[in-house]
Amino acid sequence: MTTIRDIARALGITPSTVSRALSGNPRVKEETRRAVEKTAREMGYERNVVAANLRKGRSMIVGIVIPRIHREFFSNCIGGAESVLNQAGYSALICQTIESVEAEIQALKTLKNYRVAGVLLSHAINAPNGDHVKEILGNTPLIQFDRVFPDLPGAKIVGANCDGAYKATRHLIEAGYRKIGTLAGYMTSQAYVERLVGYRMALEDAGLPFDEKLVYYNTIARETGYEAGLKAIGAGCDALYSAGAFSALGAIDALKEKGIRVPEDFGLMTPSLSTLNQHPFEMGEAAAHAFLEGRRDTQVIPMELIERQSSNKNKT
Amino acid sequence: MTTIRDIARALGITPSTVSRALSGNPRVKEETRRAVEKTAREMGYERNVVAANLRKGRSMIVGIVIPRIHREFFSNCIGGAESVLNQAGYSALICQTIESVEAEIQALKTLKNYRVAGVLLSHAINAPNGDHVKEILGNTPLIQFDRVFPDLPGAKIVGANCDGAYKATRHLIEAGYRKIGTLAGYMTSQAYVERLVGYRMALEDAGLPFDEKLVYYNTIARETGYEAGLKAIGAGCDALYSAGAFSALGAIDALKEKGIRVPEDFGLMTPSLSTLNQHPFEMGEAAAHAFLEGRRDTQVIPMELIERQSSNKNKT
DNA sequence: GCGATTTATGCAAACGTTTGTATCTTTGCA
DNA sequence: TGCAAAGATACAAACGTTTGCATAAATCGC
Repeated sequence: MTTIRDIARALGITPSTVSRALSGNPRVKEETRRAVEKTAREMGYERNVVAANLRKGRSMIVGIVIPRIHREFFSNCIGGAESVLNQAGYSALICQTIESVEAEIQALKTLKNYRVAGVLLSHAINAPNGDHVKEILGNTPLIQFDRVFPDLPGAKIVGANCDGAYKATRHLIEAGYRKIGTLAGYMTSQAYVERLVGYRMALEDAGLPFDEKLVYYNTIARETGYEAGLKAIGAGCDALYSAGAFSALGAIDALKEKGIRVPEDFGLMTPSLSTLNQHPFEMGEAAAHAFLEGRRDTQVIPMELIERQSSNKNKT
Repeated sequence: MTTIRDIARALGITPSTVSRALSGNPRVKEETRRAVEKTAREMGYERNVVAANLRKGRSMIVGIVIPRIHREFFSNCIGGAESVLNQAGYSALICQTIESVEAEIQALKTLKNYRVAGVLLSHAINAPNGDHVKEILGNTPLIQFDRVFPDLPGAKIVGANCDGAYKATRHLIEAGYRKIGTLAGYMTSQAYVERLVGYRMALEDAGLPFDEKLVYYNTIARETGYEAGLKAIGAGCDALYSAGAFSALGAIDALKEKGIRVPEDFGLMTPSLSTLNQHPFEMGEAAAHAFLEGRRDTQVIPMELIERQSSNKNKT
C-alpha cells in the first residue's frame, strides 16, 4: 500500500506537506496541493485511518450499544443513526448486549479501547444504574436513547412514554373497555415507570378506578406476559395495555388458549406491534445529531397512535 | 490513560516485556506476567487497540455492508453475525448502502482504510457486477451473503431461493389457485433469477402453463409492486408469488383498491412478511463463521414455508 | 565445572500519520 | 534596496504498540 512517504518521495517533498495538502490545510500552495492530489490518485493512495487515529488520539468511529440488533425498534434506531453519522463522515461500530449488563460493560470497554469519538447507548434492561458507564467511558461523549439513566451526563433521547401510554389506554377506554389491566414491565427502567404513569392518568381522567392489582410488574418476555395474561383474565379484565411488545405476544397466547377473541371480547394495546409508532428511526437520527452537535439536553420523541382492529370493540 | 510504558516504568522493566506478558507470549516468566497483570489492573490500564492495529497492520474489526439496517431480513443477519464475531473477539463496523452502488463503493473504501480483518457484504440491488469490490478490497477476506456475485472470490452464503420459490408457488397451487403470476424482481440479482426458476418449476411440475406475460420484472419497491398488481388483476390472475417483500405490499394495495379479498379471491405468497422463513439470523451467523474459519465455499441456507391465512383458499 | 542450550529480558526499529517549531523563500512596503 | 511580514515547506517528535534480534541469565549434559 502506498503511503504519504511514497508520494512525498515521488514529488521530492516531505510527508508533512503531503499530509497537509491532503487534509486541506491552508498552509500549502494550491499548486502543490494539486500535484499531491494527482500523484496520490495515480499511485492509488488510500489514507490509513488507523495511523491517523493513533496520532490524533481519537477516531471517526461512533460506538452504538443496544440490547438486540434485530429487534425492530433498535434496528430502526441504528438505521437512523448510521445514516446521519455516515453523512458526517463517521462510521458506526455496533455492539449488542443481549440484555446483559456484563456484555454492556464489555462493549463499552471495547469501544473505549478503540478510542471512539462517542457512544450512543440504550441500556440492558437489568442494568441497575449508570455507574459502570461513567467509570468506563470517562470523558468520551455519551448519548443515551430510549433506555436512559437521567443522572448520567450527556444528551438523552427518549420517547414520549407517558403520553404514549396515555393515548393507548384512552384508546381502549374510548373503544368501550372498562376493566383495563397493564403489563407494566420493569420499574428499574424510567421508560416503564413513565408508561405506568400515563396508563394511570388515562384511567383517572376517564373516571375509572386505578387498581394496583391489575398492574402486572416485571413482564417483558413472552413467558411472563403469558402468565400475566392468565392472571388478568382471571381477574376479570376485558383489556390490557402492555408496556412492552413481547409481553403482549405472551398475553395473546394466553387469550388464544382460553378461546377469548381479540378485539371482540378483549382489547389489547402495545407500544410496538405497530399500534403505537415510537419513531425509532427518528430516535436514532436524533441520537446521532445530538452527538454531532455536542448536545447535552434531553429530547422527547412523540408517539403516534395507530388505530387497529385488535382494540376496536365498537367498530368491528 | 496509562500505557505499557507506564507499567514498565513502575516495574522497572521494558515495554516489550509488558507487551509480551499481556498478550500471553510464552517468552515471559510466569512470575513477571503475574506482576504485570497486577500492576496493569491497579493502574487501570486499557490496551490501545488503535496503536496495536497500526503496528500489526490489521484490526479486529469486521466490516458489514448491507442495503438497509432496518430491513427485518438484514437486521437479523447483522444480529447473527455480530453475536458470533463478538464471541471471537471481533467487532462489527456497519455500513448501509441504501441500495446505491456509489455508497457501496464508499463503504468498502472506508472499511479498507480501517484495515478491517474482513468484510461481510450483501450487494446493493443495482450493482451490475462485483468488479468494484475486487478492485477496492484487494486481498481483504470477503464473505458475500444473500445477494452474491458468483465470480467474486471467497465464501458465499445464500438462501435456497429456487427451493423457497418452488415451495411457495406449490403452496398456492395446492391451495386451489390456478392462474398464478409472479413479481419477479431484478434479473441482475442471482437470487431473483433462482426464485423465478423455482416458480416456473412448481408450475410445470403441477402441469400448469408457464406464461411469460404473467412475469412482472423489475418489481421490488412498493410502487412497482402496485402497478404490477394492477396488471396481474387485469390479466386475470387469481394469485401472485412475489419474490420480494415490498413489492407484495404494493400488490396488496392494488388488491384492496379493487376490492379483491385475500385469500378468498386472491392468493399471495412472498418470501418475507413471515410466509417464508429465510433464516436471516442463521445466514448472518454462517457469514461470520465463514470469515472466522477462512471458508471459501458456498453455503445454502434452507427456506421454510409458513402456512398462513393469506394463501389458503380452501380452509378459511 | 565448562561449553552448549534454553529461557527471559532488553534494545530499537518499525507501523503511517499529524503537528509544533524552525527554516527558508517570497512578497510588500517605504 | 532593505527589512519586516507572510507564505510555504522541512524537520523531527510524537501516538502506543509489536516484534526480530541481541544479550544476559539460568539450566543442562557430560
